[in-house]
Amino acid sequence: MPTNIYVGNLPFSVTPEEVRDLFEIHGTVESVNLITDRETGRLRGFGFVEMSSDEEASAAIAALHGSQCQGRTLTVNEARPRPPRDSGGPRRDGGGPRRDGGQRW
DNA sequence: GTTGAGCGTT
Repeated sequence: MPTNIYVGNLPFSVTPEEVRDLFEIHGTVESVNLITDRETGRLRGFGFVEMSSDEEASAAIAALHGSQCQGRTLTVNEARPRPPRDSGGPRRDGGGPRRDGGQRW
């Protein structure tokens, strides 16, 4: 599992290719994922970059953290752990969605 | 046609 890196303070006109290129300079970039608002679809200004190893991730963080990209100071840190989802697992039948017997109020 | 602190969806 590659190391997850958090990239913040990104300009709204940045592209995943630029981020990947910036990180590829310091190591192997497994994947670049820029977070966009699910409601509007616009860039939220931050994203996540997965690197092949922790040392490469640390090198990229130390190198890109504090640097400027298109006039914005980049914030690069290790990504926080995220709570897992119950996707793919066997859906337990807990009786299904219980309905309130016609209780409108 | 818009914006600016932050840690994410398939």
